[in-house]
Amino acid sequence: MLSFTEENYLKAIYHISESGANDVSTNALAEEMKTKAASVTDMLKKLSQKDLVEYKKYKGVKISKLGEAVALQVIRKHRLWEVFLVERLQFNWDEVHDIAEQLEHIKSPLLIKKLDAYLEHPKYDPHGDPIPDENGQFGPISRTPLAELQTNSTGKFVAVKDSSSPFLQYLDKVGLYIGATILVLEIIEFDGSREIEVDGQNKIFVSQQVANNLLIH
Amino acid sequence: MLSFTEENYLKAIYHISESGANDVSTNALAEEMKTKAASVTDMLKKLSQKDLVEYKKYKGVKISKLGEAVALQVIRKHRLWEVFLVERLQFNWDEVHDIAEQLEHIKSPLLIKKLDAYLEHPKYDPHGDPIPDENGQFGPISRTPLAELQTNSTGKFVAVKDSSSPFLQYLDKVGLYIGATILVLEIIEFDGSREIEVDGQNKIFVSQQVANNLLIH
DNA sequence: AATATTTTTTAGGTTAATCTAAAAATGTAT
DNA sequence: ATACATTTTTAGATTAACCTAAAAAATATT
Ligand SMILES: [Mn+2]
Ligand SMILES: [Mn+2]
Ligand SMILES: [Mn+2]
Ligand SMILES: [Mn+2]
Repeated sequence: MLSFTEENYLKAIYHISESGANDVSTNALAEEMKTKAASVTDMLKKLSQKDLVEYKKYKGVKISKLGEAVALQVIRKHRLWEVFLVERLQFNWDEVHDIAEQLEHIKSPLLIKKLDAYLEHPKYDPHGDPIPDENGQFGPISRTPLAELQTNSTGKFVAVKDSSSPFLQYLDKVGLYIGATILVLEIIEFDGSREIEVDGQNKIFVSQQVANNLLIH
Repeated sequence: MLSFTEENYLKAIYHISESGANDVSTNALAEEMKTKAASVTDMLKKLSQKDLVEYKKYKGVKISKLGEAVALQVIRKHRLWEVFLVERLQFNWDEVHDIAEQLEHIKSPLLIKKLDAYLEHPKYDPHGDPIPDENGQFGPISRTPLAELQTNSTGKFVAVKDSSSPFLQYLDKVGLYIGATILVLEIIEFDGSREIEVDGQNKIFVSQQVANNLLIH
């Protein structure tokens, strides 16, 4: 039985290698886990011992097949609980992450099976992230930042890259929600900001930074 | 912020003093917590330090007002989650306790508020135990073991005293469920077993031990 | 290639929760 | 009241997860 901490390390290693490098550095992990490099080294030895990661001193770490399976189950639980919180308990999408961080560690395969059925086997969480199935699989995800869309082209807003509360609250305020159709009206060269049209209705301005964090299909 | 362990100790102290003695002994707690007396002594010093219990060396321990409030919130969460698991996720009543033991430690007052509303403010859990409200209050509970009912008298089955899986599964098998009306047809003096009629329909025999663990109103 | 900088590991400590074994206090029985 | 038994506490270790400071390895810069 893995501890909460071990599960969180595996999730962190998975997420870091997902978005970039093949070998995850001790420092990158320390930052992600909000802990010190020395503590990370200790934990990597333990995870390596349990065959959850492949670790060579000074060479960084790579998640193993076994470790990845664990990470994907934890991610599955996290995202299913987020769906539950938003769809059933009427939480706003900016309020659910921290609670899901706790719920993702509840150990009961039957609970997750039943929760999944109760939610009618959702494929995406409230932030547009895919929910792995019981076997840790999910379909190919094709999404690009709005920033890559050219003037006069259209896309469907499918996910957020940053899912911090302030960003999500900003999206609420300007009326951007997952599923919305976005048309790029104009790109300001000076600062990379854009004027966009949402659902063929209201026109809004978004900064370059916002455009980078809206994922479109 | 209290640890899971601290919360579990408080719940154990509350439950032991609820069903009996005023001062809870170190050994009673050790048994309930499945740990050793020496560990209990350590923890009692810590809880006392935090004003969650009143502890005098060799004199046993008593929960404080503050500790009781914590215990009642944990119990509230445990029972609300049990309702959720049975009513919404279709768990059987014998499967939910261990999962609720984990869920009861999730920290989010808003989550419990919303869960309570979602479940429509249930007053009792699937085993007939009362659910404390946000302030830790619950109405007076009047219930007696079926064993105290006399021949030819009737009662409504409202709760189980033992909520172990084997007992609950036995009740399922013989068709006894919370809410059923029970009429005592005959008490066998020899072994205290009884013939009872459930909902004016099927007649069954139950042992003395079963009669002690069915609570009636 | 030698030196400086950065990254990572090791060494040694801390805290929470547990344990065993021994000592101290309390309770019971002649 | 004294001896015996039981309960409880203390003493000293252990494990997981963290820390700081120092040493070692890897990387970058002259
Ligand atoms: Mn999340
Ligand atoms: Mn999410
Ligand atoms: Mn329970
Ligand atoms: Mn219950």
